[in-house]
Amino acid sequence: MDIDKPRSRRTGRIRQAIIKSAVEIIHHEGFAALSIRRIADAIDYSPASIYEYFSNKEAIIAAVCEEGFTRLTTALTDYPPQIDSRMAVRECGVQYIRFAQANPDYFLLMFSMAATQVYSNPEESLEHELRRSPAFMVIHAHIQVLVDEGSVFVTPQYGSFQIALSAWQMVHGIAMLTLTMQRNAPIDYSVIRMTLDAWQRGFSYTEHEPQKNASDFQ
Amino acid sequence: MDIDKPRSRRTGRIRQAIIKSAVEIIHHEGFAALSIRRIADAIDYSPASIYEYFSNKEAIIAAVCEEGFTRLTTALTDYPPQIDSRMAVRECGVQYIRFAQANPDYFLLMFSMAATQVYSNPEESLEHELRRSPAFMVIHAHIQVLVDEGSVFVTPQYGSFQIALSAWQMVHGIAMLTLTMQRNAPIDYSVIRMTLDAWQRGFSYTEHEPQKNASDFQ
DNA sequence: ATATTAATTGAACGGTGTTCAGTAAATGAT
DNA sequence: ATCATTTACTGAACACCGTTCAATTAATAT
Repeated sequence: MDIDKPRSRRTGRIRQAIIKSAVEIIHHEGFAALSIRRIADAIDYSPASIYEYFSNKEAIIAAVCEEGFTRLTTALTDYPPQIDSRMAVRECGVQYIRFAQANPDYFLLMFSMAATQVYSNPEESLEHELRRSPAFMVIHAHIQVLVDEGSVFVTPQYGSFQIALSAWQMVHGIAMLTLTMQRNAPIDYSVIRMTLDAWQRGFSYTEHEPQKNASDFQ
Repeated sequence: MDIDKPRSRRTGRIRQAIIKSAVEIIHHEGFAALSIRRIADAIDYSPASIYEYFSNKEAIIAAVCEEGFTRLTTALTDYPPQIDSRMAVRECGVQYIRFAQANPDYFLLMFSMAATQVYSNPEESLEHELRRSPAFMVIHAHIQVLVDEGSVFVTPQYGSFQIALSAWQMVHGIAMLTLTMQRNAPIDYSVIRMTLDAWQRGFSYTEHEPQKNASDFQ
C-alpha cells in the first residue's frame, strides 16, 4: 500500500494512461465513442484489464471530470492580472465561458455527470461543500475583494458567498446556453461583457428604490 | 397520406404511446434505463416495430424533448398574473427554476440533447431562431413590457432581445447548478428571488457610474 | 375474392459493460 | 536461486443494447 513503491507508481501511470486516452477519445470522437474496449485498444491492454484500475466505466468518467475541474480552475486564473477588481471578476467570468467554448464535450460532460454522480453530501451544508471546490473559490475570492473594498453591498442574508454563487450561476447559464441552444451561433464577447457588467451593477451601491420583499410569494 | 384517415390516426396514437412510455421510463427508472426494447415491452410491440414509427432512438428522444419544451412553456405562465411587471418577470424566472426542480431528468435531457441535436441552423441568425422558440418568447414578452414602460434601459447594441437572453441565461444557470452541483441541497426560493431582483437592478435606470468599455479586451 | 399495400415480427449482426476462471508475471520469503 | 504467494492480465462468456431485414400477418383497395 506504499504509494511510492515501484508497483504503485506503475499502476498510477496506467491509471493516468487510461484517463488520458479517455480524454482523447472524447475529444476526437465524442463522448458516445468512449468505450472500455476502445480505451483498452488505445493503451494495448485487454478490456478486462481496465477493471484492475477502475471499478467500472462510471469511475473512469468521474476521473475525467475531476481532471476537467482542475483544468477549469487553472483556466479561471489564466488572464492578465493587472486590472482593477471590478474588471477582474468580469474577466474571470469570461474565462469560464471561454473554457466552456474551448472544451465543449469536457464541459458538458462535467456538468451532466454531476447530476448522476454524488458531488453532494446531504449531511453537509452547501456553503461548506462549495468552499472545498477550487473553481468556486476562485470566483469567491474575486467577489470577496469587491466586498472588502466596498464595491458591492452585502446583507446578512445575502453575503459574499451568495454573491459568488450568483456570479457562478450567471456565467454558467451563459456557458451552457451557448453550448446547447445557441451552439452554431457566433459568440460576441463584448455582448457577454455587457451582460456581466449589468450583473455586477445589480450588486453595486446605487440609489435604487427599496427592494421588493422577496417573500411576497412562498 | 391523409392525416385524418383512421390509419394515420392510429399510427399517430402509437407514436404518442411510444413517447409517453419513454417519458415514463425516464421518469421512473432514469434516462439510462431507456431502451427500444424497454419501450416495446411497455406498449406490447416487438422492438422492430418501433422503427415503423421512429427512424431511430434519437428521434424518440427528440420527440420527448419537444414535449418537454411545450410543458416548460406552459409552466412559465402558470402563476397568478395580477402582479406588476417587475414581479412578473421575476416570478416567470422562478417558474423556470421550479420546472427544472419538478422535472429534473426531463430538464437535463432537454438541455443535454440540445448539444447533440441540431436545434441550430448556421444559416439563420440567433435572434431569428430564438424568436420561434415559444419558451424564450414568454420571457421576451415580459422583458418587452419592462422596456415599453421604461423600467429598464436599452441601448442600440443591447436591446430587449439581449436583455431577455440574459434573463434566460441567469435563470438557466440557477436551474442547472441547483440540479447538478447542488443537487441535494435544499432550495431557498427567497434567496433566488433576491438574485433575480439583483439581476433586474442591473438593467434598471440608476445613477450608476459610466460603464467600463466592454471592448478593453478582445 | 383477389391483388396490393401496410404493419408486425423473429432472428440475426455487431456493438456495449462486466464477470470470472485460468494463466502469466512480479514480488516476498527462505 | 528456489519456491510460494500475491498481483496483473486475458479469453471467453453473459446479458444487454440499437438496428436491419426477410418473412409473415393484417388491413385496405379493386
